[in-house]
Amino acid sequence: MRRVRLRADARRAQIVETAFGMIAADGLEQFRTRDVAERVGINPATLHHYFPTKEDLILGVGEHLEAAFINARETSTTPRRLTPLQALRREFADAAVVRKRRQRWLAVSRELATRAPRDAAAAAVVRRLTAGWRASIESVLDAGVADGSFRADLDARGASLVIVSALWAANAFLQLPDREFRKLCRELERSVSIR
Amino acid sequence: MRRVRLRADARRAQIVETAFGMIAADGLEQFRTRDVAERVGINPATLHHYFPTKEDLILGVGEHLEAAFINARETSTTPRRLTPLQALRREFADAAVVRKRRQRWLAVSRELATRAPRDAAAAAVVRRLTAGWRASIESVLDAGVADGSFRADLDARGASLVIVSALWAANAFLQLPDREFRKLCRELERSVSIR
Amino acid sequence: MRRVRLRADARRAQIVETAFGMIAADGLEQFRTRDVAERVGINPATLHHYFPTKEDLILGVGEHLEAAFINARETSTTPRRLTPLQALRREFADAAVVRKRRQRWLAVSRELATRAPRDAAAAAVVRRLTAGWRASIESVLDAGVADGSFRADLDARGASLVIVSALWAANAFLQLPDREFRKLCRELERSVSIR
Amino acid sequence: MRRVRLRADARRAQIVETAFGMIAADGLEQFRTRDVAERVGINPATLHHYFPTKEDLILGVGEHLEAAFINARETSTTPRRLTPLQALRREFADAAVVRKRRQRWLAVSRELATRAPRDAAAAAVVRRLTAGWRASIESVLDAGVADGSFRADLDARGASLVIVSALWAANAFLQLPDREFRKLCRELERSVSIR
DNA sequence: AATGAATGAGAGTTCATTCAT
DNA sequence: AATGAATGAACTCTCATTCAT
Repeated sequence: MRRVRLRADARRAQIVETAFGMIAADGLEQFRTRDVAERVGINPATLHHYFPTKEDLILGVGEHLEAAFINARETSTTPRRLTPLQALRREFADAAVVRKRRQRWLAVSRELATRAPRDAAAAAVVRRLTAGWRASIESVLDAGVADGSFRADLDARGASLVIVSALWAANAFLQLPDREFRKLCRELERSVSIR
Repeated sequence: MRRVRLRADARRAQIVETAFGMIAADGLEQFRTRDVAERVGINPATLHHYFPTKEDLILGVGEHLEAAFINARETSTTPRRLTPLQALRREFADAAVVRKRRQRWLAVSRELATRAPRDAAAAAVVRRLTAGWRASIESVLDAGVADGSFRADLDARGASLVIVSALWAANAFLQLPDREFRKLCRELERSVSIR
Repeated sequence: MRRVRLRADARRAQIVETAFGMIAADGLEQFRTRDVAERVGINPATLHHYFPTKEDLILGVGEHLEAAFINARETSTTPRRLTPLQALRREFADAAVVRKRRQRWLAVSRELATRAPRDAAAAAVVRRLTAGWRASIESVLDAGVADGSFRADLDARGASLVIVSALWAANAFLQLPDREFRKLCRELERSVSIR
Repeated sequence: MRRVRLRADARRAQIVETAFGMIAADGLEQFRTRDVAERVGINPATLHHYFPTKEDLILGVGEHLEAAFINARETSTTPRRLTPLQALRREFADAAVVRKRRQRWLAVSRELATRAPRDAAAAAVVRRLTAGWRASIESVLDAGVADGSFRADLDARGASLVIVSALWAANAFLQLPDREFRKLCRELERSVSIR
């Protein structure tokens, strides 16, 4: 095999991204380090140079997932002021975008969530991911209750749980058709609105 | 190993239940047919006699899961009439019971849901499970809208999606503390109620 | 590969003997389970069926070595009475035979002895081997001291140690030419004799 | 890793001594060049700069062992005249010192002796080591026979073989308790003495 | 109905070594 | 003199599955 040298961080990133794609496509159950090495075009031993164990590589993929979501959230947030309702709709729109264009993120998060009960590192990734998302929604709901655009009796913490759980299950675990997904979002919106 | 002869269907059931427990405990990623055989007390070759492939056995576990949920629902339904609100609360109570006493069911359903994108049979099980649950909730919501105990603008289909998604995610994928789970249920109830 | 079925104990014995020969020939450092499997004509997986780990196989080889020495000693012992001097000479003759015809035994015992400090099982084999040998020589020396054929001031325990150590080192670790080995034996004999 | 530049011969010596210690501690079977490099604090590639192959490094360790024994012998030899019996007792005392304080030397010599049948260089080291030791003892015995302090019928060559073999086996291969070792030495002394 | 013996394919991992810099 | 990146070849061990009995 021709020897191609890369800087260590470039190689690491390349490996993680390849592994990410393979877990998204075929799941952790079918995930083989040799396949990663082959697709990257390196020797299995080289892969072990960067990730001493398979666990380490999966952990790297988890961190990659987290970074991807965080990055998307940051670049998505617009500078101008949004009303609480606009902000909530924006959350739904973001979820719709992820659903349509980031199926790989959803697939990997599903795999990690399934592994979580047996893998503290995976559990931590999932926890941080959902906690961040939930906090963001909660503050939108709080603002909406404060300015009267949402129901006065809304429990922001409970509702943020409802929204995150429902969106996540719908996107990552149920194979909902688009129409149903939109229905779900609309009903979520109504459920927090004043009547 | 003491050789114990069982009638074929009894043996099959024993194998499926054992496999069910092992998948619930350690996940499909760690699921090994030889471990099942060992715990059942039979030779791996004998297991293949009943389930020619590992896939077949997993399918059997899926059917077992489905039967368990259906059976629970049937035996749970009380004969006397319930108001829509009472029926909804009953659904929440059922979910809480499953959450507390049937963690194994939840674990297996999580495993199968993760496998669903790559396994049509698993996908079918998950689909039937959620569809049945959702239909049951939808009819409760419909009745509640009809008799005025729930919001007039409630979309029963969308709301049933919200409720099923949220409850399932909360129970099977997020490791929510009890307090948060109750919060979620209360908010779900408020979200469909008249104000 | 054609499937050849053997009874389990026959297969086990075949594997152990093959492994024994390979350790004797190339040492533990070069000892590979797959080479054993290949030479036996079975799949590596079949080997693991009999010896779950390499350690287990090495242990089996150690037991085989012990059995070989014990068996040789038993079949060698003649029924008729020997004088102490004759018995001692018989020990030297036995050692010479092992040296000439059982180089494999010596090679394996050398390998195990080298492994002993890091492997309790190997240490135990070596200990039993030398202890049995030494006890046998000690009783010969005791008898010789008692009947006056050996030096009166002979310490049978010390001398048995000398004899076993010297013979073993000479046979297993030093590559002594035959002439030197005979010299060593003659001097050992003189060293216990009366003058 | 702090990069520390050393003069080439100092670095070589450092590598050899480290390797020596590791072989003594864990045996050749567990000996890994990368472990040596790590402990020395250099890159594996740098180690190869000094010792192109693992064999070369082991050879270097062999030479180190030889030098150590030779050096000990030279510094141990006292200038004043000793009687043959005193000189022999001095040999036993030296062996006892090595046994107590130089277990590492013994361990390495055991490893090399085991490797000898398959490694000419190791065999040569062992041969020179034992030959030198034996020659030294032989000359003591010769002197003792000549001046009448040892048995007249003593074969100095045979007896030196007995002494070297016994001491070496006792020290390097059998895990003798101190008491037994002293017994062995006393019996060796009696076996050459006049009665 | 059940089994013991056997297998093929491949898993993750190890390790001495190479080579451009 | 020294290194980081990379490799090839091999290692022990695993596991679903087969098949003659």
